[in-house]
Amino acid sequence: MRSRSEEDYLKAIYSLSIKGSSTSTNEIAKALTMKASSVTDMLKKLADKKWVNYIKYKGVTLTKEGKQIALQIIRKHRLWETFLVTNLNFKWDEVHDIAEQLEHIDSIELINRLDKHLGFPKFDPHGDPIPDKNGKIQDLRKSQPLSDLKKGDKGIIIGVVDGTSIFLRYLDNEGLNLGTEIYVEEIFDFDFSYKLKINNKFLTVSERVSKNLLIQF
Amino acid sequence: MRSRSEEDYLKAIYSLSIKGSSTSTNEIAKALTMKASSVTDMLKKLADKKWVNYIKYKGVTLTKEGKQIALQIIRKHRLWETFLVTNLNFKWDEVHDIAEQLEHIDSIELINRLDKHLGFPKFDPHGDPIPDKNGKIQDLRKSQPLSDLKKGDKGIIIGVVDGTSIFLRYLDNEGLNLGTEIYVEEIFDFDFSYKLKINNKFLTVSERVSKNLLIQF
DNA sequence: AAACTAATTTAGACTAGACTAAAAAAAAGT
DNA sequence: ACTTTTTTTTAGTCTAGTCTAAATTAGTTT
Repeated sequence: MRSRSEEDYLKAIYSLSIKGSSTSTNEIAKALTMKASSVTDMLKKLADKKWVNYIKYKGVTLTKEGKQIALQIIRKHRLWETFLVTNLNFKWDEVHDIAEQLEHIDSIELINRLDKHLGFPKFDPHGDPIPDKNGKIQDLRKSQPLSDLKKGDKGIIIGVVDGTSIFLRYLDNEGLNLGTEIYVEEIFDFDFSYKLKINNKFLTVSERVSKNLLIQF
Repeated sequence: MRSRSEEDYLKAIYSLSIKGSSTSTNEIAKALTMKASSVTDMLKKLADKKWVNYIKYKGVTLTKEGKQIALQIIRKHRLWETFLVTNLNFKWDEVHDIAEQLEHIDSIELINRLDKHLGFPKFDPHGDPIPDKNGKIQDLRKSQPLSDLKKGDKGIIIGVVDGTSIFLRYLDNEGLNLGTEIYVEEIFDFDFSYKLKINNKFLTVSERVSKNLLIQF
């Protein structure tokens, strides 16, 4: 059996390993708001259980089994988020903390039935892909941050980089929902803000926002 | 904040206090499959938090606050069981262990929305009443075990005393569902088994079963 | 009421998972 | 290549929640 703590570590290592396959003690500590020494301790335990490849001072990667576990936790997290938004009418900025708890509920049968109940969704409310029961993520869509677009480009909002509540509420407020089509009317060189055209209305967003919005291409 | 362990204790004390307002260290230990010494430790902690009235060697009762907490956990447990059966098509004998986990999810908003989503049910799949958001149980139905009925009596099955899987599966098998109307055709003195008439068919159940089936009166 | 038995508590030990402070290794700067 | 800084690990401590074994209290029997 796995403890909640172990699951949190595996998930964090998975997320941090996305770009560049190895991650470091300090990065994990930062992600979990813990001290580096605590992380070292846990990495040894996870290595004993063959869920990570860990070499002192050299960073850590997930084993095949560790990755599978991480993917199943992410699957649970995203399915529960979907449930909360589509069935219980939560807003997309309200669901993270609750899903953070629900993702640790231990029942494969439960999660598969939830998946079926929701109609086997492929994406969660934030546009993130949901792994299937085998841990496969089949996201054929390619995306880039809005900040990579040039004047005159257009695209559809399909996700966010940073899913914190404040940012999501801002997006709601400005009408920047998933699926919204945007057109880059202008980029202002002095602060790299973007003037967008959305449904024939204009809206200017900061550089910060442009880096957090994912656009399909 | 409350730990999972603390919640388990409060729930156990609540259940054991139903008949006779005080319960004992040993009873709690048995209910939670723990050692009496562990229970003593925890009772002190719960008393410090003012959730129980505890006097050494004299047994324990819940305070008003402790009782409210216990009722909220039971509310969560029963609402989740209802969700699992009515929305995810679990059988009534499959939901207990999962609900045992879900009952500890900490979000009042979540549980109130779940309640609404389910249409504010008053009873769970086992016929047990669901406390409302204020902890009120308004179960106006009176029930007695089948074993209290006499020859010629009739009534409706509205609950079970012991909700273990094996017993529930037996009931399913024999067609003894909640809401089923039964008529006591005969009681056999030699083993106190009950011959019932259900939808014009006859079925004999053991004394054990007769003590576990609750009949409305 | 003394003696026995059962229930309960105390005392001390263990584990998981966190921490702090100090030591060691790696990386970066000169 | 040597020194300094940063990162990581080690060593030792703490807390929550469990345990065993021994001691104490309560309840029961004679």
